[in-house]
Amino acid sequence: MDAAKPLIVQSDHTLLLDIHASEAENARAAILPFAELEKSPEHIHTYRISPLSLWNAASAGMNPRDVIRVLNRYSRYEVPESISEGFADIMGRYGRIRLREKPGTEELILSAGGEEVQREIAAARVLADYLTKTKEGFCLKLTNRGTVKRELIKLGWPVQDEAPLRAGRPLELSLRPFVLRDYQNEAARAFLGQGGPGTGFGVVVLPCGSGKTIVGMAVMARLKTNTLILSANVAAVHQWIDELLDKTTLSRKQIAEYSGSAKSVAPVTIATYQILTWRPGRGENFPHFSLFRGHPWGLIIYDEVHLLPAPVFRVTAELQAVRRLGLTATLVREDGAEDAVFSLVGPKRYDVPWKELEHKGWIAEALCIEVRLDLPDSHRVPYAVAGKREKYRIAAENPRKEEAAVELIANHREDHILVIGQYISQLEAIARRLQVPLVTGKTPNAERERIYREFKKGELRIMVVSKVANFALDLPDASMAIQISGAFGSRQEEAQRLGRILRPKKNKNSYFYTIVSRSTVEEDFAANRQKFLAEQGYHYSIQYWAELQMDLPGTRPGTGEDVSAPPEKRKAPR
DNA sequence: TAGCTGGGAA
DNA sequence: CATCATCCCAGCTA
Repeated sequence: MDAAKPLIVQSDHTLLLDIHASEAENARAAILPFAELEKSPEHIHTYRISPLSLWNAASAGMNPRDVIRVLNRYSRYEVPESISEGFADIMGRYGRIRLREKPGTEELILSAGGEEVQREIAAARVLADYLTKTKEGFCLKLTNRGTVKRELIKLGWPVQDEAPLRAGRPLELSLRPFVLRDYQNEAARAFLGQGGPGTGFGVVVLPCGSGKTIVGMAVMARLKTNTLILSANVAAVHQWIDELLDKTTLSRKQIAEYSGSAKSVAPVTIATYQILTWRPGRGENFPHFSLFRGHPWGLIIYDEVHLLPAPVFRVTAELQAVRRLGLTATLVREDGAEDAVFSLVGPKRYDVPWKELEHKGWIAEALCIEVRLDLPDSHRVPYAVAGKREKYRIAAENPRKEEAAVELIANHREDHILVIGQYISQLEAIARRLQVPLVTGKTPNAERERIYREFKKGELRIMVVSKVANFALDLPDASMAIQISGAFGSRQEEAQRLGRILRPKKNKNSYFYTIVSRSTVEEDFAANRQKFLAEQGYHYSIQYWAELQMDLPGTRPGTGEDVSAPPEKRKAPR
């Protein structure tokens, strides 16, 4: 045993990472390609190696020996023998089943290496409708390509799809000269591969604010083909249009918006997910799916691919011959549909730890602090007797959070601050108290834009925002966020909100405070939310409000002295 | 034809 | 584990 090593490898495919060990950061980066973070309390983080995480690694070219080598390198104890057999079995499944074209026909050949695999596939009922046995393996119709892949991954067999992709109608475009960051270039290259079979589809994972749209444009400029871009909301649609006009040689006429208010189609068309999922009544008829089928697209870009709704999976299953680029900051879906993304859009082709971009100065360094405070005495009994659903609300709306937020703000006179929360009534109260504007979903667009503009210009330093903060692209950047309540443990939400303060600032950190009620369910939900960020190497320091208050000069009510010194000097020890 | 409002969806 | 936000369409006014 070597006590300095950070990793404990267990035979149930979990990895325990001691984050205080000297090599912990290196180990985290090394295991990230093949493991997912499961729990991230203060001292030991738990990662899990799943079939999907191993297939993603395999598709990126790793083999079981590479995985074992990393584990041996960082493991404190001897790595259990049994584990390597498991990895070999699972990773060995990637590439065993291949999909290729059957020249001159409307069909594809599915070949499976090994007698027992062939028998397993032949015996699978869900596949019986799509596959016919031939001497080379199985035969399937082109239109069932996606469905078959999706069913096979559910059975534990990822398919290596090498059938050719359509070129799409050509479109002349290139990037205007500007500096493509190295990781954006690498991401585009990783996605395109050598251009041979089995490349040109998959997912690129990059943090919020790191320029994912630029990766999309770089790919477009390489492929030079008609492109359909799908986005989560209309603000994102407009952002794409602006960026395309700014950074590519495309003219306004070559770009179209396909949404509720404008339904036009051009060589580059940007649509919302929602318009595609719209249908009259409850039938199976999705009128806007014709946008997919009726145009010779050579590339479909799925922006925020983690939000891709179920009906769009279905139409994506039909379009497996079109190049598909998924862009996201996090592949995790709380609904567990990650395998559908893997089989229908494609495997993860590129990701880079947020911390690495931080070191290179592309995103701001952020200090994350979880502030815990007690419920007031008057709320303790109601909390104790409340049902589960009320408990969360009582904890989230702890009135003492207002005090805490006010004092944190008093201690950060230089920062531009977003106060973010979940419940409108709570936000109204705190906005009133701070005498600052509140932006919610109800705020009319004109007013929203006015407030954002003032904030951007610096005329307004503090702003209270509701869940609009999770999506709104036009929300200006800040250097500090105070989260006073959040959804029930959504990792996605946490990532989006942190993204708001990651634009680099000169010689200055950003601060991300999360305020939770001590000894309540809120602590558990907060822990789940933070998982994703911990996976990216962010460290939350936990502080108890009473101590923090005594620690921070200038936060004592009514004094107002010495608020200039940055609080990180007095941070609790790690 | 544009702009607003309300209901419905996922 | 309920709330909030989003977007769509239809229907209304001017």
